[in-house]
Amino acid sequence: MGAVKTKRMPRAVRERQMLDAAVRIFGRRGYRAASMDEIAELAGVSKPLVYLYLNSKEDLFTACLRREATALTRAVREGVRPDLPADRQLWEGLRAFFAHTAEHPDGWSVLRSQARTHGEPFAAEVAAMREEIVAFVTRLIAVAAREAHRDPDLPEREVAGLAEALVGAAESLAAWANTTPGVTARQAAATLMNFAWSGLGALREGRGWVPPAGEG
Amino acid sequence: MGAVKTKRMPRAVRERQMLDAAVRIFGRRGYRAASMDEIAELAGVSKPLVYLYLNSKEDLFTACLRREATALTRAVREGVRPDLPADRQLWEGLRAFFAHTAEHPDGWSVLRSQARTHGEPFAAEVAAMREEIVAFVTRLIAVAAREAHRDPDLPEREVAGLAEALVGAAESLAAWANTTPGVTARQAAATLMNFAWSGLGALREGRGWVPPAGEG
Amino acid sequence: MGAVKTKRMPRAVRERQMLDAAVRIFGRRGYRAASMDEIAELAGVSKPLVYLYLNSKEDLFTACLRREATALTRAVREGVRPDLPADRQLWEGLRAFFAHTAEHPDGWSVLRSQARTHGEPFAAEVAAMREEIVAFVTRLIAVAAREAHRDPDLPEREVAGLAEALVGAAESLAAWANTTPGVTARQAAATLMNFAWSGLGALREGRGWVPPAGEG
Amino acid sequence: MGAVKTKRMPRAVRERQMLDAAVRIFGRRGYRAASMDEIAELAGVSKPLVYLYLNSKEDLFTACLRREATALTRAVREGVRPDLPADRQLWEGLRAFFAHTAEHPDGWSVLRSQARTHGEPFAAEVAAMREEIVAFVTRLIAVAAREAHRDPDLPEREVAGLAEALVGAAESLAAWANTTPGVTARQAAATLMNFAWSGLGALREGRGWVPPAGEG
DNA sequence: CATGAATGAGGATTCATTCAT
DNA sequence: CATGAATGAATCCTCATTCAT
Repeated sequence: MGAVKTKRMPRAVRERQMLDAAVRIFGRRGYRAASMDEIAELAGVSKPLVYLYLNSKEDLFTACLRREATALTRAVREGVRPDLPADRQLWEGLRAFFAHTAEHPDGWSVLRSQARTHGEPFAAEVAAMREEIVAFVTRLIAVAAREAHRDPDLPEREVAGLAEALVGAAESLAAWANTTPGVTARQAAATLMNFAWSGLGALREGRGWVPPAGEG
Repeated sequence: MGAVKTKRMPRAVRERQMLDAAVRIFGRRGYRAASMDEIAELAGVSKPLVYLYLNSKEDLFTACLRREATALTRAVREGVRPDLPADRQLWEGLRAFFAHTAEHPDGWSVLRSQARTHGEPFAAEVAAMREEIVAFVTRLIAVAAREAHRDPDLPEREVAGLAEALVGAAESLAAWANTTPGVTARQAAATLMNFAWSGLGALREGRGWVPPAGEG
Repeated sequence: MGAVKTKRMPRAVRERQMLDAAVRIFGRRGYRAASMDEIAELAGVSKPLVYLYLNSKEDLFTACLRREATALTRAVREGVRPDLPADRQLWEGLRAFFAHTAEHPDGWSVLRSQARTHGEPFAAEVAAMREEIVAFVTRLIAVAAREAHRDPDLPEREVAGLAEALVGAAESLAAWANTTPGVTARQAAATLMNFAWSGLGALREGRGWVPPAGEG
Repeated sequence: MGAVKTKRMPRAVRERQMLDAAVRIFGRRGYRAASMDEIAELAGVSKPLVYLYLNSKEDLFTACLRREATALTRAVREGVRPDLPADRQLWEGLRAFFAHTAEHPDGWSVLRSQARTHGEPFAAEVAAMREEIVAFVTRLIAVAAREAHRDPDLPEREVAGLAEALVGAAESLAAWANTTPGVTARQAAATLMNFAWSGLGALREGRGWVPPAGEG
């Protein structure tokens, strides 16, 4: 099921194949349980070539992390039109997030589950990636607060906590949406948006955030 | 630094020591990176004894999972008084959750981060535990909805999604609270409760959920 | 040809077997070319046991070095009676040196040839051992100079150089004696002693240092 | 830091660059620890070219050995004027030896330390080289003996032993001189000459061999 | 019960060497 | 000529697991 074994490919292509394979294996097995043998085989190359191009298991994992993190943050950023009001931005960001993670489950798995491995030396990479996402969300929340007339600056730590919570909720929902049949990315995003924007309290009163209609 | 080496302890005590050690090692290193050697040494027993009592690494991990999951769900359940209104119940549940995870960071780490390792055969164990928590939260949300006069039954799937989101947010915040100096369990719970109950939209209007005063 | 495969030996015995095997392999192949597999097989144990007891290739080599160096310096020291005049002391030291190296050619090979590997982290070990021997010889030479009536203190550096030269000559002769059939340790010692004490110039005049008769 | 990468050099030049690089790497790392990659990079050529010109690691090392051995023996031979008396010849030979090894430490390292690796198939090459040097020294010693009126022929084996000892002493002193700051090749040669010609016994009497003055 | 002794199996990494272009 | 692409074969090392005492 690996890539078709073709000989003499240019380096860039081979590297991409290797990263693809690595993301898949890392995503499914975890960092420690993944074996370079399996990755090389899935990539359709010999192990030494993997080492020649990507140096070590650590570096390979870091490269995966970086690639998937970049792809995810770009997807989210590109999904958001910054001229809209904060709730619309958030809605779009969540939709992009869910869509991307649904399309790249292994990449998402690498980012989410496997990156938490403490003690491994790429902790910095992981932290940086996560911080980038949290910073993005923090900005959105801050915008929301700034748009409000009262209480323009929430305590910084409060905002950070909210961002953490939102990201965690999104992560959790992404996993749920990906494993529960019949749940689409859009529905997951709507659920989360509803939760995030209006809160559970609104349920009591039958209110809630309503997703804008008719955008696919 | 392991347990003091004492001879001839009753089996139950020895087993507890082993589980304590295992939770600590598994929590800090992850399933694959944890070594039976290290666990045995930390427990202050010989390796064969670990195998005699707990069979295999897998079984040992499963036992850790089960113990920590039970402890966490019990803590949450016991923290909640079911006669109160839903928001108070949720608040108390969250407080109990954050307090417990703050006091048992390794156990929480085992449950949260390390258990996600796909492919390992205790996935079922983890799923069961998570489902129990989600079910608990789901019940709370359903109560909240039922307490409301209008729209008494939200679509079941919607509720499930909300519960997932809430649990995910709580998980994420717990990690954040455990690693960010100066953030207490109570603050984390308040942040999440605020977020969950009132939503971000409320921030715009300067409203929000206010934690009940004076309960420690 | 390895040790007889016996099971369940006490640790000390097994360690000795491993060191014996390691000295032999390291001595014949050199540090880099020696493989832990071959050493383990020759020792009649599995590789993990070698690692369990001796940690790493580096540590194993260091242990060999230390053991052989200690044995050699002890043999030389014990061969010398410090109450005799300097030439007799030197003669006895050389005899002991050649006898020991002839009896332990692999150990000698480890010390001499293989230890020179620059960049390896046991350089310190090797240097210490060599310095001990050089210091011993230096002392003998200094004694010889002190026994003389004139010029009681040679420049320190000069003595160091002489000691280096003598040790080098001995090393070289030991190798020669070990590989040239029909050359005994005693003959090698006599040759060197003659060379060292009387010098080549004395040969011109038919003079020379004469080994004391009748001591086997 | 390797050679400047220039295109289209004549084969002889390229080969020289490769040998230069190889001597440096082999001299510093040893045969086994040296990697063809590093050599090729230092030589500023691609690895296949190294193989095209020099066949294999073994052949490359043999070529290094041969080149450096030839250079050393030529330097010694050319440093000696065969019409002088034996002690002057020996003195000049030693001076040439120390000067050459001081100027070509890597080459000397290849010859001395690394060549001892038993089991490798260039043992013959090394032996031949060493024998050539020993033969040269042997001739000098024989001359010294022949110049003497009495005892015109020392036993052949005795002479061989002396030559071994002298070469060993020279090797050792060369290493010492190269690593001890403030010791020049001339001083090392004088020390050794003193040692070799007059012997340690002469020290007792305050006599010794005196290097001829004023020749640089 | 409890443990010191022991290992099969596998995993990361390196290296000399060769084609196809 | 010259090189980028590629690999088979080792090598060091670790780990879960089991006996014999």
